[in-house]
Amino acid sequence: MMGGTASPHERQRSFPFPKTHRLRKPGEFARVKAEGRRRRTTHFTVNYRINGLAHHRLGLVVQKKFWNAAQRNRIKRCLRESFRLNRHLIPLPGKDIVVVARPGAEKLSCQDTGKELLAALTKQDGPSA
RNA sequence: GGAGCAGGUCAAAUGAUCGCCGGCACCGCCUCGAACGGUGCGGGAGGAAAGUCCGGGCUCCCAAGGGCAGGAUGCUGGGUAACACCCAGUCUCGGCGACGAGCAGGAAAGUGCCACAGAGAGCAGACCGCCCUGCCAUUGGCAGGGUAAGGGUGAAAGGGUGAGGUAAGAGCUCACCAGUCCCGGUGGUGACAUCGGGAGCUAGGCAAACCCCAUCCGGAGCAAGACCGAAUAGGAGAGCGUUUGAGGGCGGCCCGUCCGAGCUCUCGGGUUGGUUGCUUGAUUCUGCCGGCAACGGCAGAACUAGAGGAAUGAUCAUUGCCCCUUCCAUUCCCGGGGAACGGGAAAGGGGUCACAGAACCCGGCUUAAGACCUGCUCCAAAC
RNA sequence: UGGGGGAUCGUCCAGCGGCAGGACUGCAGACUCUGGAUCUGCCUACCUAGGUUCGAAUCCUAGUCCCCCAG
Repeated sequence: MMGGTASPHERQRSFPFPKTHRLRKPGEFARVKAEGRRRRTTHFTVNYRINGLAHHRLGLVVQKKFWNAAQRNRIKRCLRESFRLNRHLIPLPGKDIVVVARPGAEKLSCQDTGKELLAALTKQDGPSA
């Protein structure tokens, strides 16, 4: 539904997602978990923390316990794609965001994933600010 | 048509837009290079990538020596770098059949086990029965002995049938059959098959029990290993030792051999980065030749993922395929004389398929799970 | 990714080819005015599927799940 209603101007924009916009070290994950805030949706747990940079960074946690390798890859791709397309809609300041998938997430389509994620990330700024 | 057996192929396709990973070329930045940013070109998961069950390559352990221990394999011949794999056969078993399965050496080398039941379960064995003798006695009982034909037990009771024989019986004797061993012939490289002769009359099962025999195996694993850099410290305490040798290579042990001045434990502290190994290889495809086949040889062509919190995706459109809807109403085709009805197509909606994601690389095995094609078998029907 | 270990009543363990046992728990009964403690009895299990064997928790093969170690 989001792709269908998107304007031609928005469609033609590029949404790059380079390596610098990802969390890659164990320490970074640990810091977000320790110092950040947490918000829960039906299929994900979202931890976030202001990082002092001009952009947001994304980290994904998909446990081996609930899915096999193919399902884990699909969930991570959906989450990454949702973040890439909706990154400009998440309000600044720049944050480190860690998304933890919960059981049931493998049944979600990528469009629904994006909706759920964006709702969680825009809503959280209201009460806190 | 139904049920089944064997083999093979595929793993939706095309285009557009936005992204990801690495390669090459160019440009920018910069003293140069690296890094970073940008542009262009051409790549980017599997048949099982999986489980990690075997076998190799590769790397390090100086070299990988001898013996013991340990492990693996186990019909025959071949293939291979190697294998527990594959191919072709033999034997046994299963199936009406196509066909499939088999850890398929040795039980007369030795040891062990065979619960319960049963008289007896391993140089067999008398509970009932049968027979003989003696004693008491008149249908019978007791004692001693003989007997494996019958009953009964058991998963299994030491060949089968018939005749002779006997007190009753017994391979005790004989004939036939089955099986064992020995010798010889024929076919086959061989497992083995088949034929003839002889011996002797029984020799149970379990080796996925210990074991014996034959063959093979050094250990660890890319988190192997190599290089660069950073940080802390060149700490404190205890023990052993310096050529009469601690400790190590050595991995379970011994022999042998080599290195050899430090080694081990505790406390305290630091780093927990980058490059490389990393993809051209027992590689793939095509053709010819050898071979029943697995496979091998020769020639030509091709380059086909290299990530690292971990790359292949998302959206849209079209086609193909599949599923659902059609209560009322609409169109076409087929079956039907027509109607009812049934089937198919159009139309509309949805899905993009099942199993599943490379982590040093190959060869297998096993497990997971779709679709299609070819050949064959059995049954049913029709001709 | 590689290397190793395990699975037995509700829980923790034993069992090495022939009846599956112990402790705690649970239930019932006895004792007691009642409860606790004690005593007696009962309930309940071999991870799954094939194979070897007369017979498998045990031996062999394949699978499932869980745990540990290595940067």
